Amino acid sequence: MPELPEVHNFKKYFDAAATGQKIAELVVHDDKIIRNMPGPAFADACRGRTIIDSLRRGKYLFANLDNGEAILLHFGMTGDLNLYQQPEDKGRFERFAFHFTDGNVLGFEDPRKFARVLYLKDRDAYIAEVKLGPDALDLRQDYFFEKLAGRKTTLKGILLNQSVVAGLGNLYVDEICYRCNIHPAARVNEMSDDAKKAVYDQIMAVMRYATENAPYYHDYPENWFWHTWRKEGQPDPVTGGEVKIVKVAGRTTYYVEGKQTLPSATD
DNA sequence: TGTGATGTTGAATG
DNA sequence: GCATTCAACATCAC
Repeated sequence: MPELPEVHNFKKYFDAAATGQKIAELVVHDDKIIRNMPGPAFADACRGRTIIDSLRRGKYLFANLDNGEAILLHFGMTGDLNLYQQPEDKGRFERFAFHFTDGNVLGFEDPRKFARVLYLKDRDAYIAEVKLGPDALDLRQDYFFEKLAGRKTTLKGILLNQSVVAGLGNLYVDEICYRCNIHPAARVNEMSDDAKKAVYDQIMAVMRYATENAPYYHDYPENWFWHTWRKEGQPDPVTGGEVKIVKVAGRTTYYVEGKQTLPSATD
């Protein structure tokens, strides 16, 4: 589920629950989501370590350990955290859990098992290896323009590409395109500089708003595109255009007919 | 009951 | 080698 703003909230939750905590034991129920070692090896690596702090970049959350190594938590589509003390509060979909020396337990839950958890000797080397782009909140306009130059893919495709900018997901990309009045399937190489600038500005505005104000996908203002009225055939409150559903970059995409146009349609 | 889902990856293709 | 597309991953909820 989580996109950048949601992982931002996971970081806050994780920091409150885990900063300064020593791992007495790491209990693995299902090691499917632990991607670079078997469950017992992961538990051995974590046991006795203290969590110093965390770093979020895009949708990736790194827990930094007292030995200079790190644990990557990527929440996939359905990952979640759950702090508890009583065993009966363990979540149904807990896949593994940090058991801290003070008795608190931080469970990592993930019904769909799309999450990715790795034990990393070298966090920065991993970031370089997967070519993770800059966090959306740190995105600079000149860098953004450079990354778009020469690309022929769709606007949606490039915004979802985590090596271009880290943190945007399906829903926020639709929101950004809606606000810019650009069709998500617009080809990047056909977009004007003004259009790219508008996209850049809305990335920043949406991400800033979302991280500063929003607890989760619910609870957004009514005028957010995907929040309450994003349904096929719904009229846009501003333009009256109809909401359409299409596939772009392999993902279900919502846009408003007439309001959001392709560059070629206006040139 | 079938269908689709807020994400990423790696193979296949151009 | 690079850019791009797409099936696969596993399970739940509607």
